[in-house]
Amino acid sequence: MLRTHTCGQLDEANFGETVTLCGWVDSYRDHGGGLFVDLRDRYGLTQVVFNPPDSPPAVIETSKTLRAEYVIKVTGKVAPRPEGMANPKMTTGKIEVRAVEFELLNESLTPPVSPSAKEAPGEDLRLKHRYLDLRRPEMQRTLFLRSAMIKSMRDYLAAQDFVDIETPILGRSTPEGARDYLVPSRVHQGAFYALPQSPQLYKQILMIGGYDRYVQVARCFRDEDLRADRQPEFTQLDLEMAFVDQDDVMGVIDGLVSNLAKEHLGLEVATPFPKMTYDEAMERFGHDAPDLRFAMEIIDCSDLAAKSDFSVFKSVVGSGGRVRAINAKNGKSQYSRRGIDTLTDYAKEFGAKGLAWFRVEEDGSLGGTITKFFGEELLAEFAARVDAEPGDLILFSADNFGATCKVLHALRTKIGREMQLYDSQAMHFSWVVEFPMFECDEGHHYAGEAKLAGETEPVGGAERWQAMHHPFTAPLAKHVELLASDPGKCRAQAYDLVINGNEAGGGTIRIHDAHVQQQVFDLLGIDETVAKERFGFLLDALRYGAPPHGGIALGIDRLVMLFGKLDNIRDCIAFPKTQKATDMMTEAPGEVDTRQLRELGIRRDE
RNA sequence: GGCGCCGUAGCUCAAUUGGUUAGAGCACCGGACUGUCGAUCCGGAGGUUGCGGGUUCGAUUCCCGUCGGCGUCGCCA
Repeated sequence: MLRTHTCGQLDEANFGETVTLCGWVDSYRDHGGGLFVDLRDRYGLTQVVFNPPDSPPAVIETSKTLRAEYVIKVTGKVAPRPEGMANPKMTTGKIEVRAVEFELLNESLTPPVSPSAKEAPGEDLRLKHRYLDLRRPEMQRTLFLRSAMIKSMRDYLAAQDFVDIETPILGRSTPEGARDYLVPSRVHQGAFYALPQSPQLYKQILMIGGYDRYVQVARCFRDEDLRADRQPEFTQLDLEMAFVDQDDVMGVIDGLVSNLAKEHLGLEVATPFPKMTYDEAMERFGHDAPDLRFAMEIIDCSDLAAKSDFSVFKSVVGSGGRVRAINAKNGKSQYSRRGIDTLTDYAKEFGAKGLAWFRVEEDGSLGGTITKFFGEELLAEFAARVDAEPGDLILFSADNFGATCKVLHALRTKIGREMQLYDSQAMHFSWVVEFPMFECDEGHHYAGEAKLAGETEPVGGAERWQAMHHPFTAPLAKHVELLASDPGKCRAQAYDLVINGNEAGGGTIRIHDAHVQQQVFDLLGIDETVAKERFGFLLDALRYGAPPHGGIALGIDRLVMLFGKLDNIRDCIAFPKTQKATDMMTEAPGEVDTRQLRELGIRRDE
């Protein structure tokens, strides 16, 4: 070891010791006769002093060449700082190292990203010079948190007999769901491996293989457009259990996640986490991952709207749609007329055609431009329905159910944030359960909803269904008969872990009954040939004594983001990709030699 | 693919309705200084205003295109 101690560990107990530290020059203060350096490593900062009489003149002289981010090795005596010179802002602020000798291990160019700066520079610079960005304390804090959380998860599950098993990265493309990243085969020209979107099929095979508790910290790949909380490669805590029902799986995660909260946030979270059905979540919050840190629930007003003379409301209800509202308590002062216009524009981004609203006046009556379409008595009914109090702002969405969900969820989220309706440090854990087995191919989020007049019906009636999770998801036992009679109403043994309005993970109990599996394939339009082609190996395996099984995968990047109070996922990944899925440091993806392509039997289309 | 925000010195930002030689702080270079801790003081250097085109007597500013970063919709079993 080049050093005897780190830059974060020396204190009064070390007075008088001769120590050697290594690290980066965080800052330096040239004082003419001498020089002070704050030396940094991942453990902390220690002040190194190049001053007479402790430091020889030659050492002081060379110390003058030090600049930010130079790497040095310094040997000296640990000494108390002079009377009144302690720095309470530093954990090592009571001591300093008086340099007797030092060695310049490496110089640095002027850094475009300064690890010691208070504020981080533009993200493009940080990504290009990631090695500098990674020296920033915030980045280090996050990556240490990530490392510690993963260790906690592994330890916790290992103690419960989970076996950590790796699954292949080079697999077979299953053309459902997200786009695959493909890897061409040299040995089999014209054939491709696919990188796994998740280890889904492998972990089911492991259950059939008898490893009744499997876990893996698994890298997953999906070639879809990026978001603040989405990267093309990401990491899941993937697990699967045999001989369990969905409460068993959720119970394991309750324990695991509450343990994480205790160890890494110092929070005692009651278990089991509260559960809400998908239908209830959509009805009350308009979203399958509701943010339960605050209320402002959606209130249905369709029956009242039907009684009004407001043509928008009447026609929507008349054609099977819904009129729903949220009440932004005290929102009147936050959102002036201009503010409401902003909200309207925002709602339009989510497909709203407009935004109807009421203000609640000081006398408790409803005001606003649309009140003229409502009788006084009806207005009073509205006021009672939405619990109107002076100063409130009531916002309506009138459309088919799915569209009202989307708009009201967007507004609720925005207003909750802007009006600070929750403590930004709060953590809320819950489950959303009983997801629909299927959703309409046409994409509306809510299976089985009434279509408004004029909207296109699915081709060939209502028979086009898509699996909401994957085709092996088991229906609720009591809903098996709905597969035949009314698939849109059929709910699955599926569960999502929701933290602060984010989907932090999701899982299902898998079908292990061949007859049910066949019914699901039929509904999805997967005929025997296709099924065999895509998942033949799994169907084969299911015939050799498959135990009932199910599991879940947690998004580790998102968990770290939430636990670390970060607002994007890139900040908890050491080497993330940009929104265009490039790596600004390595400049991946890049061109390859024509020779490499020729070996793979690939020719560029140009 | 659509919509929106951003791009000026190494970094963070400024620059009047479109008008003189594009400024400041930090960093950098030179000098001064024996206890600083965002050291201080004096001086200096540093610019294809992302790129290309257009409008104009004149463009950092207005318009079009393009590249890049971010956010978002579509997309994400």
